[in-house]
Order: sequence, then C-alpha cells, then structure tokens
Amino acid sequence: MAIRGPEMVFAGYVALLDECVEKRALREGQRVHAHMIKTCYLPPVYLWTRLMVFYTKNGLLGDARRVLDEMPLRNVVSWTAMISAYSQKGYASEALDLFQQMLRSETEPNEFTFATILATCTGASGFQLGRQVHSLVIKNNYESQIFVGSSLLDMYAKAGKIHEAREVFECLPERDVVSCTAIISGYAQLGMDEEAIELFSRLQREGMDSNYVTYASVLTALSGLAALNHGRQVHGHVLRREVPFYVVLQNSLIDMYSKCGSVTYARRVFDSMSERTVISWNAMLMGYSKHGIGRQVVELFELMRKEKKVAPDSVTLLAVLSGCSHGGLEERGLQLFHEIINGEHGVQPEMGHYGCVIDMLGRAGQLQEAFEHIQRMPFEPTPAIWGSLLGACRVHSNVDIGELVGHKLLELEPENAGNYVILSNLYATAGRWEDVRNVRHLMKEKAVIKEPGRSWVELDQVLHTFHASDRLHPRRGEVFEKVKDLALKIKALGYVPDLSCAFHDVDDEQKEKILLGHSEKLALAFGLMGSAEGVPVRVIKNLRICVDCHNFAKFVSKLYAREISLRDKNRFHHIVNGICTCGDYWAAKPLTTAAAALRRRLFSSSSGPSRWATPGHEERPKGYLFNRPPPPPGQARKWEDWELPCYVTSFLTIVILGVGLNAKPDLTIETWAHQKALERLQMEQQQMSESD
DNA sequence: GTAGGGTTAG
Repeated sequence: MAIRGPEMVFAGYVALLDECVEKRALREGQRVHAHMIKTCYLPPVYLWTRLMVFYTKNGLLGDARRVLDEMPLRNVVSWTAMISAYSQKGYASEALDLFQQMLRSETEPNEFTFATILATCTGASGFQLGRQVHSLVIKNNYESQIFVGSSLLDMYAKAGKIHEAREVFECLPERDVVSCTAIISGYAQLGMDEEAIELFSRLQREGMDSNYVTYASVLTALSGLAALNHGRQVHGHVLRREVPFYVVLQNSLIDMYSKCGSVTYARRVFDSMSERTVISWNAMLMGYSKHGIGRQVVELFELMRKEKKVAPDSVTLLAVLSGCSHGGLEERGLQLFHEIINGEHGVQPEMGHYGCVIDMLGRAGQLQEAFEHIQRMPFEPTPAIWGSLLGACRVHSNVDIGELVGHKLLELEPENAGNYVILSNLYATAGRWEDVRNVRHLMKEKAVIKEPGRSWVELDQVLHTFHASDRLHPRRGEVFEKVKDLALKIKALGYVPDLSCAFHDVDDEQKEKILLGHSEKLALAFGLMGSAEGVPVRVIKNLRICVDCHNFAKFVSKLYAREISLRDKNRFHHIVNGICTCGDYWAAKPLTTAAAALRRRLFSSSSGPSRWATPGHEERPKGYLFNRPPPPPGQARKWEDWELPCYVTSFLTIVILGVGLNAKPDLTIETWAHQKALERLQMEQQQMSESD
C-alpha cells in the first residue's frame, strides 16, 4: 500500500488534469493545483509539465511560466512546451529568450524544440538566429526530420531566401502535405506565382497530397496571375473533393475572385460563409476598393459595424479609406479619417491611414497641402508616403515640389528604381532632358534596374505574357500590325496619342512608336485577335497603366463594343463603351467644396511646429538636381540613348495553364518552352520518318 | 506532457 499510494495519487492528478484540459475547465484545474500545494505533494517532472500545459492551453502564460520557474527539475519537454506556448501566442522574443536559457541549462533540444523555434525565427532579425539554429540542427542531425525540415525551409522562405528553402525541400528524404505546402506558399508569398503553380503542378504529378492550406496558397498564386479560369477550377475541385471549407480557404477564394476581376463571385463566397473573420471582411472590402466601387465599400463597412460580430482592424479602415479615395468619395473618406483620429473606431491611426489621405489630396491637386500634412504627421514619413506625393507631382506636372520630394526619396531609398523613373518622367514632362539624363546616369551608376513592364492576357486556358516592344512572341508581327491597325481606326474616332507618356527625347513619330509598343496594348490586341466578338478582354499589368494606354483601351472598347478589364498594380479599370469605372482617377479633380472644408477643419488644428525645416526649394535654381548647376539657357542637349530595361529586355513567358480540372483530376501546368521542345521533337521525328 | 505549412494590407 505504501508503494501503491503515491502512484494512485499521481494517476489521479494526471486523470483530473487531462479532463480539465479536455473540458477547458479552468477553475477545476486550478483547484487540482491548489490541492497539490495544500497536501505538500511534490509532483514528478512529467506532472509538473502537464500542469504547465494545462495553463498554456487556457491561455494563462504567466501562470504557466510560474509553474516552469518553480519546477525543481526541467526536461526537454517542459522547456519545449513553454517555448511552444510563447511562440503560438505570438510572444516570439520570450520564446527565443527561453530557448537560449534552455541551451545554457545544457538541456539538449529535440526535434520538437527545433521545429518550434524555427517557426519563431521570422523577420530580418529572426533570420540571423534562424541560421544559427540551422547549424545546431545539422550538429544534432535533425535536418532530415520532416517537421524540422519544413519549419527550416519555411524560415528561409519567409526571409526571402527561396533558393535555400528549395534546397532544404529537395534534400528532404520524405515529403508530406505540410512541407509541400510550405514551399509552394513560399513562392506565392514572394510573388513568384508562376514558380508556385509550376511546382504545385509537378508535385501533384508526383503524387503529392493537398489540403485546404495547399489550395489557399495555390489560390494566392493564381490571384497574382489573375488566372480566373484556373481559380474557378480550383474552386470546383475543392467542391468535388469535398475539401472542408475552412474560413482560411474561403478568404482565399474571396481574394482570388476579386483580384481576378470578379467581385460578384467574391461576394457570393462572402455571403455563403457561416462564419467570417476580420480577414473575410477585409478581403471583400479591399476587393470593392480596388474596383473603385466606393458605394459598396461604405455599405459593407456599415453592415460590418451593424452586425457587431467582428471588430474592424487597421486593415479594414485602410480598405475603406482607400475605397473612398478610389471610388470618388473623398468627403466620406476625410470624414472617416476624422473619426479614426478621434478614436471612434477603436483603432490607433497608422501611417497607412495618413497615406490614404495624402494620396487623396495629391490626386486632387492639393500638392502643397499634402506636403505640409506629411510634415505634420505624428510619424516619421515612410518612403511610400513620399512616393505617393511624388506620383501626384508627376500627374499634376509640379516639378518644384516633385524635385524636392524626389531628391529626398533618392536619399532614403537609393535602391528603388521606381523613384528614379517617376522623377525622370517628371523632368521629361517638363522637357528638362538634361535632368532626365542625370537621373538615368545616376541609376546606371548605382546599378538600379527598373522592373520591366509586363502584361498578361488569358486566352483558351493559356496565360500569355508580353513585355514592352516584345521581340520574342511567336506572333509578334501580327500583334504589332493589330496594334497599328487599332490605332488607325480609333484615330478616326478622335483618339490622339498622349506623347507625354513617352519619356524619351525623340521626335513625335518615334514617341508614338514607343507608345504603340507598350505591353498592355500588345496584350489587349492579342486578346482581341484571339477571342470572339462580344467576349470581354481581361488584361493584367505588373506596373501602373499609362494614361495613353488607358485612353487607347477606352477607344477600343467603344470601337468594338467590347468590355475591357485592366488590372494594374494599383487597381482595376473596367471599361465599357469608352467609359472606365476609375473615372480617369489620376486626372486633376479638385475636392468638392464640402470635402475641402472638411480638410481644412481636419488639419488646421494639427498645425503644430513642423519637425522639419521649411523647404527652401524656391531658392534653388530650376535645374537643381544633385547640386548641379542648371544648364546654360538655350544650350543644345545631346540626347543619350538610354534604353529602359523594359525595352532592352524582351522576354517572353507563356505559361500554359493546362487542361481544366473537369477533364483531368488535377490542375496541370506546363511551360511554353516545354511545349515548344515537344513540338520540335515531334517535328524532328516526323522529318526523320519522311527522310527514311 | 512538447512540433512544421495557411487567408486581407504593407
């Protein structure tokens, strides 16, 4: 009896704690703990750990930590359980700190510890530690363990080191759904959408298992490619396979449909959900916002507030502000901003909220006001805020403020090609070619490369990519002819090329030629060539669409009575019969009287001392750039032919996102190069048989 | 008793 007694007590405590964990019975569990103390029971390490886990499962990390601290003896499980609890609740620094304490205590980590701690090593600072942990993993020979391996590859992918992630993945002796999803999602989150789909397709052929997380990641990649048909196929596939419609998957579907141009389908998914998270609302609001449907944004936001089931967060308010800005509801947007800074929505105002207002003012042409508001913000302005103002200066051809802002941006972000391009374009608009040359020279000096402009169009399940002045597309001759033909026809309707969009110091004929080579025009022409009358054409561009291409598309839509949908980096443009839903939003549209009054009310009270010296840009000579004196008046400037990489690089990618899921059990994808190689092989074989 | 991948924005 003397031996059985303590065993029974131990077993009793274990059973009780198990039940408390299972039934989430906090009070009862606390009574069990109190009983241990009262009876001076000294539990073995196993029971101490169970007690600690009971507290972590109930979200009481402080109590759990006290249990850990009081334990006379800890083992790897007790350390790992606490580290895991910190990690899962988002206390990364506490988790890392405890891990270091564990190492100092000379407890050997196991595969559970490594898998947990690697998942905590995210972000730039985490990556440094993650690499050190990787050394330990190798030392302890856990690199091939599947949980550790997937956590390791995910750590690399999240740090943007996708090649290292892929290497870890390829070296795994076995793969499962989590490791496969981690690498696919790694590509998708870095915007390497084609690579993500290609890998997904390959792994599927190799027999990979997929679950709702895999499909959510695949949908992210398809959203990036705006591959609506393939997104639909994935939707159909998950329905047929009866994959559980967890909220994460539904959120991904909402996002896919809206990024692929179909807010109606996105809304259908949204309406069908039995449970919604704040991300569901945000994805739907963002969808309306990007489509410029301001009224729907406001209505949905009101519904969210009325329902009171889910509280808005900072992203919600960002979506609504941006929706008001893009949907022509500046007054409502400014009103909302007023409410945010008054704390009416329970969310601290963030940089992004201020950014939306700066953007609104900038597009309305109130550049000086926007500049002053940036200076008075309670935050250190980010390059994105200055970038928004620089863009507005370019639209409104305000070289004075633009030059100042551009100069600041080049100092802040010397590696961002976009800033050089906008500044250079601003100078080009003003005919200041010497300054254009200086900016481009600086860009070369710093080896900054502009992202080449690309446009996509999907035809018969094939996603075609065009670059500006594409030189490799097998049907480029026909496409260029079609663009020229379209230009000729719409000129008769009143289209005048906007030569200010060709930022080169060449004659007008050359400028027009450059404009005709823009990738979105090529994709649009190709879309028209390959689709039946009346079928909408959907084009996607990786950068902002230029004013001339936008105008071109408007005339084409009228000429052919075709609906044209254009998704650029910023938003959607739905063009029907020559009218775009964006309402030509970059054009100068002053604020309404009511909005202007609201703006004055909003910002007059915040006119505290500026954190920066008042800009003395008016004192600078007009040619000011990088402390160079202006060129002597009237001096002939020699044009240096400086080709933008998008004109140099004429790279073609055609991804054949193959046969639908209806025909084959799984989504397939093959590269154009692969198909070409097959065709060549077939041709060669045919020639050989003929010569025989 | 302890573990890995996921959805909005940026």
